[in-house]
Amino acid sequence: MANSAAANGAMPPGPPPAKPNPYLAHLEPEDQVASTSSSSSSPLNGFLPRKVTADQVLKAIDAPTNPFATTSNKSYSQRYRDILAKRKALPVFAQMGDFLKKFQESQVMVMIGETGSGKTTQIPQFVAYSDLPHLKKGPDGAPKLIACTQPRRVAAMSVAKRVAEEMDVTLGQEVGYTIRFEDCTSRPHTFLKYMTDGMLLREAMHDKTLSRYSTIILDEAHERTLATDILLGLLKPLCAQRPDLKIIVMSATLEADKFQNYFNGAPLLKVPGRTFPVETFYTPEPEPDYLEAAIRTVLMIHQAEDEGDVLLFLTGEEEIEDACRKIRAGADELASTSPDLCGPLKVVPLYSSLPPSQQQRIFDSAPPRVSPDGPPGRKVVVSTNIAETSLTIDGIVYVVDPGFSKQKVYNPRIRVESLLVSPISKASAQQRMGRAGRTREGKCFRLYTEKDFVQELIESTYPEILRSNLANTVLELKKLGVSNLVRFDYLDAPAPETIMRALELLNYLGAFDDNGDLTPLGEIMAEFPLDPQLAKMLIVSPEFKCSNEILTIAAMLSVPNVFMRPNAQRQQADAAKAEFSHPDGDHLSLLNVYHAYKTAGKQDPNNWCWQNYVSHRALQQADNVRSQLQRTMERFNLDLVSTQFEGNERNYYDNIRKAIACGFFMQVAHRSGSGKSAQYTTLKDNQVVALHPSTSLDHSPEFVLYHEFVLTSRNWIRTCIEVRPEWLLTSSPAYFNPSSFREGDGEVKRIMAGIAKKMGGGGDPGASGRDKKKLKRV
DNA sequence: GAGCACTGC
Repeated sequence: MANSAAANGAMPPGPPPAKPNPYLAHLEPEDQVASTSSSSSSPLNGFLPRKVTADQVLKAIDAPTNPFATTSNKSYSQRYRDILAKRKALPVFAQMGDFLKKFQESQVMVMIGETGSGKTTQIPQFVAYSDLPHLKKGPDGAPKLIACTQPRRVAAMSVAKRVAEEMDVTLGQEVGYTIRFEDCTSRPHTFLKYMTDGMLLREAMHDKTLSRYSTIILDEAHERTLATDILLGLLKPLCAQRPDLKIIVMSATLEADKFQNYFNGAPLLKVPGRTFPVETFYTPEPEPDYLEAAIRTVLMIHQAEDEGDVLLFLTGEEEIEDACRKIRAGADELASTSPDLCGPLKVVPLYSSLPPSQQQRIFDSAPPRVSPDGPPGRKVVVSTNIAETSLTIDGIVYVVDPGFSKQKVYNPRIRVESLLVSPISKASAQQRMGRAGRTREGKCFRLYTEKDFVQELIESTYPEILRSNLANTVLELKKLGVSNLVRFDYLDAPAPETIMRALELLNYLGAFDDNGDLTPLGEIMAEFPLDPQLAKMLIVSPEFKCSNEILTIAAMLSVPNVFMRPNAQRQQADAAKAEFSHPDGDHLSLLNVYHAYKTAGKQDPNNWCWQNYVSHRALQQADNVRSQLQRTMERFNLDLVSTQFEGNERNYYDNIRKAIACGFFMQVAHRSGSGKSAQYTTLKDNQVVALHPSTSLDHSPEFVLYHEFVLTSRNWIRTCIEVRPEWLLTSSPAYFNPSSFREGDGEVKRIMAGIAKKMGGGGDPGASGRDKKKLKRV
């Protein structure tokens, strides 16, 4: 049947191809039939997979019936036609022919398009017409899929919704999305799927050739998230293995040639954007105090510039709240001294930890004029980087850019990630500037000199892979079957020391053997959406009869801080927090909060959270994470158990702390001195640290296990519990082997040696039991 | 006695 279909006129007009089409060679026979056989009046009549022309597509989109509808109405709706008119006006639409040609001619292509080009919504649809994934069969017999990855969940959801509308199909059927906690797709109907990049990476763990996909589109690749970078490295060798797979890398303008070179000269398609011009101003001299300069600039705009809202970029919550107060004060003064010049000013802060209801305020309209002929009101949004990519505010005409943001940096020497206020990149500055030109012509005030912009700012922000602790990534890569982590073809290779640090940690945790291969424990650890330390403590927790509790603690440690502390009510908030405090440490306090939320707070969670100064949002997230982790536990037959509590509280809590120690024995500090002169030094790394003031520990224990090392005004250790050295020793005899200590660790070394002698080799469950030899270079 | 840029699994 297949052959007859090709023979009976399905070929497009023109001479037949001289050589066999390599893209058709692999296809199931019915693929070529389906495009013509099901109905001779199908709009896809005559379409040959990946040989489709723009003329054919343009005809099909104007046809009366929807060739992609399997569960939805087959006749196009009026709404489809309304939206279609707008789609046709998008810059990318004019280049459909170019696109289809390049898509057909090469396995990998790079697309660059500015904001407003329509690439995210249109390109996957163009691919659908050319690829005809719904007519191919994947390994499971269901149709193949086109994947389009996004760095953020909201984007995946909202774009999928939009495209489902554009294609006149039901969201979750033919077109869907997959993000953590929500799979809005349905086999066998879904053939176009938007998803987070991290989600595709997870899928690759179980299907290393990504066999379900016919085309993979990596959108927003210029953002260089960890997941995108790893996906790039996986897809590159996969090309040879799967000649039928097509890859499209979509990016903003910068670094297109980097992607092209990476894929051995992949062709490039450039799509113009559709934004308004933005005039840029620089300061003639460097500003000594960017915060002061920023506030001054905002107030000057308010006095001197035409109607239009302002967006000011600052680095963090505290700075933003401070600036908001000062701008309000300045505006009040202006309004009273020159009411004929300055209208009312509404100042709105924006950062991610703000509750959604307050985030919504950025979409409020500017305040009205005080009198009909008075000066217009204006809105000022003072925001972190969240307004650079994640959130778009329409109506912004003026952008004030001091040129800084908080950026994550990783120091592999002391294994610490920290946030550092750093100069932004040129790409970032351009992105900020663009925020002024979304609705009409705008202005961008850069609070640095043009010379600094040209000479000092780096081209683009360093990719995340160069700024992160890679313990998780290295575990994932191994699980993905990458045997040699150093030779992996990274777009930007991380520092060897960072990889060594990750390997070292994973080896001590028992995830890797001494050959650097994944152990059975490591295989399971990789399945958990958690840092390796958390995964390890969860996996060993049944042996300590506390997996129910560790599930809660792991979930609580995976969500933002649940304790709220509004500036005006610090004392009440601290008092509320004290009710949950456990004297042995913060992990146990977190357990208390969650338990109280699920029991006392069950009736009226909103109100209960409010009364207790805890974040309902964070607790709901913790609940979500906990269920997901529980499902993973069940999948691996890890028992969900608790230690008897009544009359046995000591053991109940000790077991929990022992399990935590099995994951976090490398994050322990030892006290020297006592009373007021007590201070802590981290084991092995010998960093001087202090207990974070937020801790619920009511004393200064000799050994403290910490979850986080926070580098701010001092070296703080945050979220701490007391541990006993014998637990540490049993959780990793190798790590605490006396010979592994350095000079200057005399006291800790002596303690550990003493305990080792006393215990004479036996140990608690959960200890890896391996003696660590030399860590092999991988 | 202080802080949490932003994502993602």
